[in-house]
Amino acid sequence: MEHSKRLIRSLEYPPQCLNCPTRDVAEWSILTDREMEQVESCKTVYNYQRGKLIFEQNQPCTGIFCIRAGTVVISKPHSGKGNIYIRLVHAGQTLGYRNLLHGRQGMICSNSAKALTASVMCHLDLTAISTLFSQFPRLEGKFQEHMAEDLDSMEESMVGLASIPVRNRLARLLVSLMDRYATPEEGNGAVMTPPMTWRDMSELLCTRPETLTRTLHAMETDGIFHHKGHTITIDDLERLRHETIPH
Amino acid sequence: MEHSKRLIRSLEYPPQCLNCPTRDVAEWSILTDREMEQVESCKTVYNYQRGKLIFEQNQPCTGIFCIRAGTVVISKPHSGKGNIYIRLVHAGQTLGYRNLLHGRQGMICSNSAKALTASVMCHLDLTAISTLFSQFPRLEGKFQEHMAEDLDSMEESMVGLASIPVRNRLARLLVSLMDRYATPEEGNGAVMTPPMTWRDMSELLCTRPETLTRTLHAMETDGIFHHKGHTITIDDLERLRHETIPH
DNA sequence: CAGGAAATTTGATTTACATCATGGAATAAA
DNA sequence: TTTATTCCATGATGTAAATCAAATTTCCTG
Repeated sequence: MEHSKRLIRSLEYPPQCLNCPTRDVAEWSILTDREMEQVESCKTVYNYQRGKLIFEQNQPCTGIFCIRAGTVVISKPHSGKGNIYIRLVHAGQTLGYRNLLHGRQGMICSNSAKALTASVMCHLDLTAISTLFSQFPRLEGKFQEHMAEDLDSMEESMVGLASIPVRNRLARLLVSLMDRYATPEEGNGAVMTPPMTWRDMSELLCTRPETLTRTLHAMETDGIFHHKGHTITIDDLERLRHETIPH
Repeated sequence: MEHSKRLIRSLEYPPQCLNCPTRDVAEWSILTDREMEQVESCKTVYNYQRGKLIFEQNQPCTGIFCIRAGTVVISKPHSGKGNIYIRLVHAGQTLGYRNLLHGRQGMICSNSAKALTASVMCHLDLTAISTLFSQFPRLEGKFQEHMAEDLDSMEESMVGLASIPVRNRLARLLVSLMDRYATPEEGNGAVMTPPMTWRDMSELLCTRPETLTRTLHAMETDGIFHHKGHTITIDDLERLRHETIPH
């Protein structure tokens, strides 16, 4: 993933919260620059290589993580061996906050998180984050709202998994990745290198790598896009969007 | 469903919150009897017949509902026609609260709710519930915790749907219904009449009625239980629990 | 209680996807 | 570089569950 390595090298060290992509979005945006300095002072920065576990289901929760750079997947073990990929978390987003809103006995992770690409994560430990929550109640409120949206989109993926075939689910995944990782091309086209392997994508789609390969091939034959390595070239985004719903 | 009709007839009218099965559990238990009187005074009681819609996705949200009696299913429309059943909500539980924790523009239902059996529902409108929330912040906190648990179990069903076959999913559904609706028998057995049709159950399992029939038949042949109409008789609960995981 | 609408059962058939097997390509490590 | 993993591609085959088609039963309504 030389893409990520480049990204990481280009970061200032240590990364400043005020320059973080997280700064403008969602939860942290409600804090003033001055208040962010407090966050800055109690964070720790970690690097994770591709494939490394960030936290693991049923292990004690150590706090929350903001993704400065990289892409992370949330997964759950499935009876027998292996994991099911639940959803992606992208640079600028925060993960692990749900454990804090749980009100459960201990402080146990309800799922696992793994770096899909080399990632830079800012960590706030339990005392830091609970101080922030009591100091800025709106911050906790924002995370609560985020959780409600997570639940919505969880239900959406459930509906998708239960009711539409792999080909359409793949189209949806690609569309959602485009918004974040594609560079537009002339006309209505775009080029994208998703921040993960095809195998990772197949797990996200809850299918097998072989099926993904074949589905990619079929869509390529139908002229929806074509791919070489991990890079996809789409001629007409509308065409792809059309594949989003079964017809 | 003469079961539900009997239940409803046996209720005092109007139902008193202090006698509600909800009283001891979860959210409302943090209020004192005196505080509950306030809730009592601003609630409205509605009856829903079997199959009636309680609220509908994308329609304005009118407040929250506590189920005094009956069983409700949360569903989402699926591209094309029909709905996917997402999860059950039982007597004593509260539904529709997520819309309040959302922090979205309007106040729009993120899914639909339908009465699976004749149900008695207590309704608190938006002003009532937001007054309660500001008066008793711990109440909102409790709902937040509930939402975190909903998200956990949502992820669990996702894993189940993605990784285990119908037979095991059915066993899981039956086990969870047993906890609530079965009457124990001699030895390790039990008898249960689930509060819904087999068709409803097949939708909950994200499968077709024909498949459910056949799976029931197969499990019956294997001596896990036997059924007549909507009534299931299980000889050995351990046997059923064993079917819960693929082997 | 009669008639009609749903729900349930059973059988025959199809299908999307998983599984198994194997060779080649790419990436990482030595 | 060379070697070793892991990833990707492609063919052959198996299978759980969907779909289609009816017959039968249960439930609901007038």
